[in-house]
Amino acid sequence: MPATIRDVARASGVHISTVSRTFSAPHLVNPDTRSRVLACAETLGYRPNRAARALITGRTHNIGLIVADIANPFFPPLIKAAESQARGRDYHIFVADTNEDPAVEEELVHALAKQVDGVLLCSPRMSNSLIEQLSREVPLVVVNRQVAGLPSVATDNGQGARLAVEHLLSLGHRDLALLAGPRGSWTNREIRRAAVAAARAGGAALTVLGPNPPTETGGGALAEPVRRCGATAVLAYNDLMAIGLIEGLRAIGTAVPGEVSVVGIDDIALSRLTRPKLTTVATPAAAAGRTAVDLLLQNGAGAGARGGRRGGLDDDRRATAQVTLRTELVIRESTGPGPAASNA
Amino acid sequence: MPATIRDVARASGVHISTVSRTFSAPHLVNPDTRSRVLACAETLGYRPNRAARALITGRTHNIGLIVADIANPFFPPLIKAAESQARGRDYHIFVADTNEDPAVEEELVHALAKQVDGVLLCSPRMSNSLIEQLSREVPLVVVNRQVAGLPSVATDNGQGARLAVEHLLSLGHRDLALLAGPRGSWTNREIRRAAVAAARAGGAALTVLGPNPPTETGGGALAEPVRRCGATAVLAYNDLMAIGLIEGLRAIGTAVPGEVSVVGIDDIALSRLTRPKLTTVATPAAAAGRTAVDLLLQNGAGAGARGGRRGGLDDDRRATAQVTLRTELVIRESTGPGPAASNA
DNA sequence: TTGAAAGCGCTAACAA
DNA sequence: TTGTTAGCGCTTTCAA
Repeated sequence: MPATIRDVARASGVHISTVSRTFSAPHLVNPDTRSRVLACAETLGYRPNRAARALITGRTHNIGLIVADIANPFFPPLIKAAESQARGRDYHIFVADTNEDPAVEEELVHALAKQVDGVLLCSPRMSNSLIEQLSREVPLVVVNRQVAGLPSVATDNGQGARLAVEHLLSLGHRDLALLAGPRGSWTNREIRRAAVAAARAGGAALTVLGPNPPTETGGGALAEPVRRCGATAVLAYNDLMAIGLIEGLRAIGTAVPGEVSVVGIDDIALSRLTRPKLTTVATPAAAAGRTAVDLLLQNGAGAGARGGRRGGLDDDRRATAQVTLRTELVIRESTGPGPAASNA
Repeated sequence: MPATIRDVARASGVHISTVSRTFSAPHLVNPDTRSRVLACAETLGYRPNRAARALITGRTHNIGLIVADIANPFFPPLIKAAESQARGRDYHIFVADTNEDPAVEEELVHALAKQVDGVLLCSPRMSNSLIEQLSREVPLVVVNRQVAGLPSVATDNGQGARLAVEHLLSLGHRDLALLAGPRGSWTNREIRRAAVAAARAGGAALTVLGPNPPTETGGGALAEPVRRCGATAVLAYNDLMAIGLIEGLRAIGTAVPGEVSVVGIDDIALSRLTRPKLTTVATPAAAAGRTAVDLLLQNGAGAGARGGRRGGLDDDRRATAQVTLRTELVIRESTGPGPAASNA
């Protein structure tokens, strides 16, 4: 049976409130008393019960992190970074996986709301209005999406898509295809808009294929459509789809980058390990995870209030930083000269 | 400000204890009253505060999950499965990453202990005695390791290693190398023992290289040593190392499987996507995650007790199932005939 | 079937 | 600097 504050109080001959202070406001207690209490606590293996503490302070020191799919290699580095950042600030992270299901997303926010000081909503598929509504229940930071009035951090995949298309154009490609991602993905819209604009600016044609599941299988299924549409270069919603596409292309005897160039987005570890190595847009996932945690904590998620509302600021004054993280083109082996290469 | 049990009681004109019963023991309350309370709760958006509940019941409905490295692709499917299984049983999962550091492991168990009903310790690097000691603080299920007296679930990587070596022998290889994993890894010892035994039984030589970090880089660094030791076939501690080794081998102009055959362990998604596709031993990570959760919950982690000790059973009677999950050889492209192929 | 009361482990006024 | 007291939101005897 774990030691409680009372056990420590008894052992060190002080009142429980003194023990409490020793841990939550050490400067308010006499150094001698403090060290005695600390010694007893040590002996008894006492650690304050955070849940009990949370009941009063309103701060659980927990953060919820909701992702569409833990197994999608884009997320683990983000989760890892968030977890590490949180731990450095004495917070723990609840991780939950929605299986790309918006209904599960909503349910999880509700379920987590009371146990956490805030939730990091990664690549949510919900509607904006639902997200706004949920944000009244618990402080939210949205990752890889922007919602008016809410703090967010997003990698600039639109800018990345532009980089990718410009790279393709400079290689002499004039017939491009875009493998769209899942419906409801904000990032997907950003990529699409930027890719279309960049293609038009370069005088190239761009066919949009999709929406598709953001997986290797999703990409693989598009090999035929890609050939049919006559594109010589393809930008995929993410690396997984790009890699799936390359596989699919190989299966139908199409050489990459010989006949078709392929660019992904994310720069997951995997993209360095396939043949050909994937040309891709590196998105700073770890930085996004760290930033999201910081944003949440800055926004007063940790403020608490005795019987008061969550968060430290009024709704109006609550900071709603919308951080955008730059991306970077990483040229590897999956892109090569296009038909108009001599123009380049 | 979220609604509390008192708000609901006031709105529905009953005592808070009736509201409490409506949620925790519905059969004890009059159907009419129950539906009225439920309706009010719905309107107010009331949800019981689990932390407050845990204070009394001793059951937090949370589970801790500690892994060495979230970014290691072996873990996400395990985490995902555990999370899903837990959610189905109305539990949430805290995920924490130790960065392969035993000291962090210990600290995390302490930190999580009060907030969870049990901890899933995945591939721990701690000593057995420390694990046993920690298990007195909070119910533990050990994953991919066996500790006397503690429930555990492990994929049978020893059996897998035997399968792999036998496969290599049958291909005519007589000079084998084993890329060992990290120091402190129980799995590593199992693999080593089984590989050594299988090689000896087959009359083949086996050189053990390591210990090494269980990463792509760790494997890549071993390309030279592998060539120097004259092995024509290599078994790696995990797929990541196998893939790194293949990369490294390619960099020094060695063909796989032409000159050297390589087998991994785990069958991570990646192993299907590299060139050549990796021959490997599939370990049922998702099943391990699910089983670990079940084991924890069965062992009375969820039992709680008013003022009593954690867990539902006495120490003596506490079930200590040691589940072992069979593995399976998946032959792909990274293994081929060895010098003694004609003998096979 | 419901209400009253005690209390889980802890913090936060307030008083001494 | 320390102790006293009230109470966070909830469950659980016990009595009605």
